Amino acid sequence: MSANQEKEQPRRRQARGERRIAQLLEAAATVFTTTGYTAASTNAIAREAGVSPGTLYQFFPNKEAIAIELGDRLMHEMRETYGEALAPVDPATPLEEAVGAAVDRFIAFNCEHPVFFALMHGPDIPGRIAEEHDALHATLLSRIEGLLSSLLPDTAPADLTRTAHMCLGLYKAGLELVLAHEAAERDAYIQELKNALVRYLDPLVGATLGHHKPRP
Amino acid sequence: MSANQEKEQPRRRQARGERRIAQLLEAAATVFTTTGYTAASTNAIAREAGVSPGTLYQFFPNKEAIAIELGDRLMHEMRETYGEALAPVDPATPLEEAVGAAVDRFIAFNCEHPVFFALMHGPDIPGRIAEEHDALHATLLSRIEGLLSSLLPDTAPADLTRTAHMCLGLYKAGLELVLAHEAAERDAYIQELKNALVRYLDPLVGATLGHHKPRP
DNA sequence: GACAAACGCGAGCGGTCGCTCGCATTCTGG
DNA sequence: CCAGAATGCGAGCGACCGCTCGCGTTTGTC
Repeated sequence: MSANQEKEQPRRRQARGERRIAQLLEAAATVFTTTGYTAASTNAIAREAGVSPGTLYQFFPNKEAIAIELGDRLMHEMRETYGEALAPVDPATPLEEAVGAAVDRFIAFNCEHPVFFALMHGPDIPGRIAEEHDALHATLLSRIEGLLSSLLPDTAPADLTRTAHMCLGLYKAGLELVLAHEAAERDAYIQELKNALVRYLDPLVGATLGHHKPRP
Repeated sequence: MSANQEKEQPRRRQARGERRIAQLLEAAATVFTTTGYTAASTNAIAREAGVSPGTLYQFFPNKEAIAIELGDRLMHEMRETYGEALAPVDPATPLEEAVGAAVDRFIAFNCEHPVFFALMHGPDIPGRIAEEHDALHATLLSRIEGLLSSLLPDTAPADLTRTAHMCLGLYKAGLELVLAHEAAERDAYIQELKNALVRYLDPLVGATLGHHKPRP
């Protein structure tokens, strides 16, 4: 067996090539968003990008790699934009504000990159992308769990995990509704999502800290 | 029963045929559940049922018809079992009880027929099934809206619709988590789903009726 | 038992899709 | 300026899928 140099061969790219890659990824995002990953054909992506199938395969070894690269770039942008957003666990900020800020940021990201939702929610997605999705999912869950554990110090870990799962599930449900509407109606759904999350969590932190506001 | 001939074909079936149909639908349910509708191949369904592809097409004109028939039977069973379940709008029953009962019934149905979730949530499903899904969706929404309007008489219709959408979305999110777990953990998620729904709705009916229980 | 209809089979047809290959064109380093 | 790498093309290959067809078997009816 010879040295395996297929791993990270420093393939020399020209500026033209980088442009093509960006163009192809953009086209792929469009096609994936409208038809989903499996139903999207590589020929359709190439057509959308205005190039031939052969050109597409000049830059991507296979269909999965397109989605992988797209996912990687989205992930990178997400980390860049919101990496520090979920980190601060200020126990002084009211729950409503903390939830509202987090929801606003993530909703904004998903609205700006609708393909993210398509890639992460497809029931048909192959191995590597599913791994990425699971990794992100796990990251988000542990982040949420961390936030919750500082709000609910005396709660069993199993309950904490379950609550985190519920929060993420509730967020996903709200996201779907938000993406399905526009303008004012969309904003109203964002508010409702915040309401649902806050009301779900409020009794927990209320019971723990004993300093929630009574109903007027 | 009268002669229930469809549009054109007074096809006479033998008992053997009816058995095959049931057998094929069961196999289809299995395959659809595990791989989703689009990824499921008719050959795989026939193999799962232990018959040849030709036999499958003796009873179904095409792949879509299999899913349609499966959907119809599920829908029928659902109406039979829960047709009257969501109807009674007893304003005297506490919100917690009403939500709990409704959730229990629908969760039970979805746990018993996991293919229902697969068929109704596939992002790849063709025309007729999507229509059925939309019809069911609309039916559930109007039912929920009806229940809500009796609880929240002085609420704008748009807000009512939005709240109904949120309830259904929250339920779907919870259902996904419930189906992903088993035994005790599943029960715990069912309880959390009920909590989320009740806490989301409680402030609304509390504000309207002014007779909610204060926190201990 | 005779006959037709319903049932059952599985090789294979037409079509699509992911992907390749041979060859032409454009860029870049020396 | 030119050798060679990078880019671009598109017909077409192999695999798979939905579905068909011809033919043999079983079943119901008289």
